[in-house]
Order: sequence, then structure tokens, then C-alpha cells
Amino acid sequence: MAANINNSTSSNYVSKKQKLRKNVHPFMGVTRTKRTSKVIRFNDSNESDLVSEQSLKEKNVVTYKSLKNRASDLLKMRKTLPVYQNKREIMTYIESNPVVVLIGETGSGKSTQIPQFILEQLYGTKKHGSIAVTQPRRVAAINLATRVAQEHGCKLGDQVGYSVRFDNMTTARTRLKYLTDGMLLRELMMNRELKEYSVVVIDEAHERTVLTDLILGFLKSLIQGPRPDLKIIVMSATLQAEKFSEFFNNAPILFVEGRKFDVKQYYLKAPTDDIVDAVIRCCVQINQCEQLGDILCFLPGQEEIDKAVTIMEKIAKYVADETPVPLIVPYPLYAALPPIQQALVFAPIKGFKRKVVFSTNIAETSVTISGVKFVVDSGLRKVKVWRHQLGLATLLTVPISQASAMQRSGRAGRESEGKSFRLYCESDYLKLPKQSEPEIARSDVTSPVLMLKRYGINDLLNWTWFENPGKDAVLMALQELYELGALNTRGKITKRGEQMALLPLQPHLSSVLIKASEVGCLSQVIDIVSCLSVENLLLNPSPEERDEVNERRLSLSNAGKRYGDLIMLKELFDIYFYELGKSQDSNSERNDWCKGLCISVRGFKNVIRVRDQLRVYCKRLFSSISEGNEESKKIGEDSEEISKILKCFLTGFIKNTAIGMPDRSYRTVSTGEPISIHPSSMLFLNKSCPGIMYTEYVFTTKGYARNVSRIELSWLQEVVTNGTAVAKQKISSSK
DNA sequence: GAGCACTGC
Repeated sequence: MAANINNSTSSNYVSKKQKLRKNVHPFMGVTRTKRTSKVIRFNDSNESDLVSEQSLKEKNVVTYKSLKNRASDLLKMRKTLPVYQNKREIMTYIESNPVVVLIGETGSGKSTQIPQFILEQLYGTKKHGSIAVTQPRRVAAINLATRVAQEHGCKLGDQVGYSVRFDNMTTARTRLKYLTDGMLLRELMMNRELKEYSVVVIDEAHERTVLTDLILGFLKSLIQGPRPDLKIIVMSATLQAEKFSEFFNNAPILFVEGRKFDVKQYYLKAPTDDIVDAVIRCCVQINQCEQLGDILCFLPGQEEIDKAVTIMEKIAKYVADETPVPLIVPYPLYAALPPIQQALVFAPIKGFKRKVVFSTNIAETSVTISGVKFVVDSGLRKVKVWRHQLGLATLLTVPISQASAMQRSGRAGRESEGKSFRLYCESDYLKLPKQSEPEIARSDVTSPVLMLKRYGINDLLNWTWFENPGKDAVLMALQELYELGALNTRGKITKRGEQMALLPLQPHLSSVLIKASEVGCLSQVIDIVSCLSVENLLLNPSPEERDEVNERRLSLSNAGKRYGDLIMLKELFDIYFYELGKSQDSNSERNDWCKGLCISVRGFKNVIRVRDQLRVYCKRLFSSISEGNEESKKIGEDSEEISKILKCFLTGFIKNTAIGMPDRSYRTVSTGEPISIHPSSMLFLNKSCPGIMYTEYVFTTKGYARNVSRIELSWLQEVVTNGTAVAKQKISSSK
């Protein structure tokens, strides 16, 4: 059953008056579209601080009356939203069905309005319970809650609040809670039936993250079992509705059109084999033939982006000299870029210039750049694909899906009409898969499986998976968990497994922490684990600075030089935390220090937050830990102490070890495959390790070990874990 | 001699 709420065709979303008036001539008397004040949203976790600090200030100033005034002002704008205009019809469906799938395009207002409609209804019928709205990203949850609180006329955290890691803005009065997928899963672990909620809204379900998929599975088992009264709304931006609908017993699908501008599509006549060259040519052509407006180019990875930026910097001047066209100013954008460089992308450009941003997929969902009128799409992206049998991740460049291509094109139509140039043929576009392969189908599911075991699921292969990751994946995860001591031979969760499931870490790292608590080096290990669980802590220096930065990092880590990256992280942490943290002006001192070593300032702040959280959890979980574990400690160069720490890591990563060969290459202990130390490692140039242990094994051009430590071969026998062959047999027979 | 993107009581 499907209901199309608006009559107009879906291809033309824009009403006449919304359409931009045509510019007189592209380069004479240019009428540039006015930039909206600040549309930039970046996934900066500091932003959560800003929001909460701001709201704290507001608490003191803002009166009840001014909140209500503001809300009634906003109501006028709300009423123009497509979702609002179909409020009654949407609510009729929601009231009369246990599950509703709602397809709302960008700008439909679904994420802000639908939850409020439900809230009104809850108030109206005097029903108990509250509403949970999940988001894949933290910033989204915070921003939505902030906005909706204003619209609702309340202080943030009052009736409307949010809950994300490190930041909880809810009170006992909160009835509408925006939260990350991960947070709702945590709540599920604590409160199996989600009794607190009468409605759960899954937003951005089309993104199909592992965590969203898991929530869908849990919700289905809840409504089929102990919570038949729980109302579920699945919201998605793309037309992948059938799968959601079928999963929930053919739930009705509602379509709400969005408010976005027309984007005209262009394709190549013949395919290209040099994508960087094609992107450059396309940008130059746009610059010569189209009106002013910025260009956003999607390329698969950093390598292509850096190449494109270099070429563009060289030719921009000549292109602009030749003809009276704007000067092209190229910018790179990817996650591992230092934040200062990332910020440049968002600053408006002045003068007769055209900003060209070469970006990875980060600009597809996580980041919005204002002023973009043209999109150039390589049709490629990089994905991490987990190989269960090999226990390694491969990084592959693959064609995108049609949904992804549409999403990329849509980036040209955020503020006005735009154009999208796809650097592939239309016939090839039609051959692309409709949707990208969901993440769970290409991921390591050790962590999800542990979560399910903790929840008490025995028959994992027949659980209510929204997307079953497959027998291989589940069996490998079970074996892995058995080897980590999280499951017993019958596949039941152990006490150790319970502890692992409660720590906000991947199971391997949880297992390392538990070991550390047993042998009395918890504090040091927590510091290292905190560093490991923050992405992009050590940024990639530009090629010119590379050697210098590496040299500086090496000179600071005396023990790290010999023992590798884990110990180096601890040494860097110690400098940041103990030495730089003491001074009067510790903040600017720390910032300068990070800058010189090409370390993310934001990253280290997150390390501290993770560390604080882990210390609290550990205190609660390991009540019997020995004294001395509690106090924080700097690491020295005592080899006994370092060995003890590395052996803790070995209990979690015993599989990730390799032995040094006479020709100075390494071969993995488990499969005998050749493996190389990643060039980003401290030990890259060190040719004298008898063995290595690594926390990550990635295959790109060849097999690379990342986060590498030196180990002695004798340690491999010292560290006792559950046997491999027996485990596999027992687990598969007991299922 | 190299680095898709997110996220956790």
C-alpha cells in the first residue's frame, strides 16, 4: 500500500515563485545568488559544547514568554513546510498503523515536524511515554533538538532534548528525545523493552548504517513480542521504501515531496579512463560556459583529490588569463585533512573567483557547503570491505549507486537551481545498483554479535536481522568472541563478555582493558586505548612537511622508537596531558604543540573525553581491581612495564601478529600471508623486530599492518587464549 | 612509502 500525498509529479519540486530569476548574462553584471548566513554544518564534536554552553546562557536570560513568542514566529515558517501542509493526512496514517514508512525528500521538514505532531498527539490523548528519534550522527541529533525546542517554545532539555555520547540534554520532563543510533542501542541493552518510549522514529534509515539496521531488527522483535503497543516510524530520504515496508509486515508508505531546486543532469558521451583529468576538464568548461557559482567535485579518495588540486593550482591562472572568466580557486576536502584546511572550504570567496572543492564522500551527507551551484561527479567512492575469512579490511574504489549519484547531484540544488555533470555515460548510470550495499553486509560484526548475545539472543542466524550479514560473518564473529573469552563453548555469554559488551569499545579493545585491570596496568592501557578509539588523531602532513613532522614525532617518543605506535601514542598523550596541561596557558600551548606535530587538537580533546568515560566505566566494572590501577601514570622506558602493557594488547590482538623473516619481511602468524608495516608507523624504518602485533590489517595495494608494536616471539606462547580449532567446531555445532 | 565515511550507558 502506498499513498502519494501530493499530486504533483515528483520530478518538478519547485513552485514558480521559488524558482530563481534567470541571470542576465553569466559574466556581465553577474547576479550572484545571495548566500544564506550560515548553512555550514560540520561534524565537529566541539559543536556540541557550543550548543550546550549557549543554551546554558539562554537559560538565565530567556523567559517563558519570549520562548513562546519565538515559537509562534517560527510557526509561520513551519506551516510552509510540505510535511506541515499534509499534517492531518500523515497523522491519520500514523494513528491507525503500528508502523509507518515515511519517505520525505530533503527540505520536507520531516525530521523536525513529524516528531512534534506526535508529541501534540501524545499530549492530546494524555498518553504516557515519550518519543525517541534516532540519527546516525551526533551533530544532527543536537541541531535537530535545538531547533525543535525553539519551535516547541521550550528550553532545550525541557520537553525536547537530546542524548549523544558525552552530552546528555534531557531531564525527567523530556518527552521528545533526539539521540544517536548508538545511544538508543545502549538504552536497549539497559532497558530491554524500551518501556520509556511509546514511539520510536528511525530517521535517515536509507543510510543503512550498521547501527540503524540493528535497531530495526530489535524493534521488529519488540513489536512481535513484548511491545505490540510500540509505534514505529521509519523515515528515509530515498525511494527504498519497499524493503522497510516489507520488513514491517507491509506497513503503509507515505511520500512527501521536498523543497529543493531543479538540478539539470549532464552525462559523458563516452566513458573516461582518467578520472582526475576528466574532472579538471569539466571544471574548466563550467568556468568558461556557466554563470558564477561554486563547484563541488566528488572524487574517491585523498590521492585523486591532492592530484586534482595540484593540477588545478597550476592551470587556474592560465585559464583565467586566456578569457574573461573567474579565477578558479581549488580546495581539497577529506576527513584526514587538518581542521584549519577544512575550514577554508566553508569561507565565502570574494572577487571574480570560483571556488572548486574536490571532496570525498564527506560532502555527500556529513557536510554542506553553501554556494555550490555545480556538482561534478566521478561516480566513484572508496569503501572499506571486511573479509571475514582473512580478518582484514580491504579499501576498494567502487562505482557509486544511483541513490548516491542522486544525493551528490542534489548538492547543486540546495539554494537555487543547479547543474550536475556526471563523468560517466547515462547508460552506465542506468546499470548502477539502485542502492549501495548496506554497511552491515561488508563489515566485521563481532561487536553487533556481542551486543545480541548480551541481549540474550541464542539463535543468531535466525534473528530478526533487517539485513542478515550472512552465516560466514556470524560464525566468524562467534569464533572471535569465543577466542576473546566473551563466550563459552556453548556460545553463551561469559562474565568477561558481559563486561566487554558494556564498555564503549570494540570487543578486542575491551578485552585488552579487562586484561590490564587483572595485571595492574589499567591506567596506562586506558590512555592508549583512548587514543586508538579516536579517528584521525594523527593527521596526514602535507608531502612537504612530512619528513619534518615524522622527525619531530620520533624525537618525542623515546620508547616508541623501539616499541612502536601504541607506546608512542602513550608518550604523546603523556606530554599533552601531564606536561602541557600544567601551565597557565595550557590551551594555547597544547594547540601549538599539536600543530607542530600535525596532531588533531579536536582529536586529543576527544581522547580526554573517552579516557574520562572509560575510567568511570572501569571503576564500576572492575570493583576488585588492585590498588595502583586507579592512579594515572606516565609511561617510562622500563622494558618490564612496557612488555606488560604490550602483552595486554596481545590478548586482544593475538590474531594480528606477524613474524619477522630472514629477508626482513613479515608473515602473519595465522595465515602466513606477507604483510608490510604501514609507512605511517613508527616502526616503518625499523628492520629489527622479531615479531609485530598490529590493531589493524588493511589491504590496499598490498597488506599493511597499522598501529604496529614490536613483540618478542616468546610472548606468543605466554599469552593464553581460547584455542581456535576446537572453538570453531563447538560453536557451529551448538549454534 | 600511504591514509572512504560515521558512531557508543
